[in-house]
Amino acid sequence: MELIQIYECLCDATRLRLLNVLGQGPLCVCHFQEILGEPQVKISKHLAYLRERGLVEVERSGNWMVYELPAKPSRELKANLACLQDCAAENPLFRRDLARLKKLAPKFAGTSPCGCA
Amino acid sequence: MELIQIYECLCDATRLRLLNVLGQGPLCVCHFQEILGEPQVKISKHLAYLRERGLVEVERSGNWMVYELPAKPSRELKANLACLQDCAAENPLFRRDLARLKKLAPKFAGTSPCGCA
DNA sequence: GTTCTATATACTCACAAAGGTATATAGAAC
DNA sequence: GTTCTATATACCTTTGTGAGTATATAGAAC
Repeated sequence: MELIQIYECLCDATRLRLLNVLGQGPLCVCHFQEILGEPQVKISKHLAYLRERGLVEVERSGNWMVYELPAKPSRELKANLACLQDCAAENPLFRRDLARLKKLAPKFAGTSPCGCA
Repeated sequence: MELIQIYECLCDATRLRLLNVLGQGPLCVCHFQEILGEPQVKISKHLAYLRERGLVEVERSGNWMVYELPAKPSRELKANLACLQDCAAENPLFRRDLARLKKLAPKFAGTSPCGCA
């Protein structure tokens, strides 16, 4: 049942934060590091976990690995990501991550090719 | 973060099935057993897991323990249960459980006090 | 009181997950 | 080629989870 794999991905705070930020657009690992304030290995492993279960897709761009939400999400995934967005909008931690993303966006634009907006 | 606890509950097939069936109304353990076709201890432990995290509530009625969804679910819980309902509607296993519930309802009505509809 | 019924809990085992440290890899720059 | 940078992976430890077997508990029936 694919639903389970989705929920497995959603039951960790770090992964929820990654997905929340990804809702704004593609991003590379080092930018996740800055936004979440978590070590590289932790970010990287959780992204691998999400990738193995089809919650994110990756593309290499030079040295950078650019992660994004699936281009064609399943019905279940779409529903759950929408639900997460909805819940995240009221949550301080999630909001703080998005605020940081917004603040760092100009800096990112100059230092990487992933077009972080 | 309460969201995490919700997702922890949702990342197991048995618990998803329990919650799906509970969407139709309160039910006691032995009826879950019949509907899911799983052993008592398994049902009972997963219900305890759900209860500890506030996803279900219990009330004793004689020998029976009647479980139901929270009377006043949080915003997050409400959103996620709705999402689950939505996804479950398209899933064969979930549909089968609901079909069994419907089929067994008359029998339940005669043998227990939980008013399983 | 004893017995029965419905349910919960304790205990075990196997396994997955999360975090940290150290190291490997792939591509870019030189 | 060497070096640097970004990212991934291996390994280890701790903790949590799921399932099963056996046993305990609480109330009902007698």
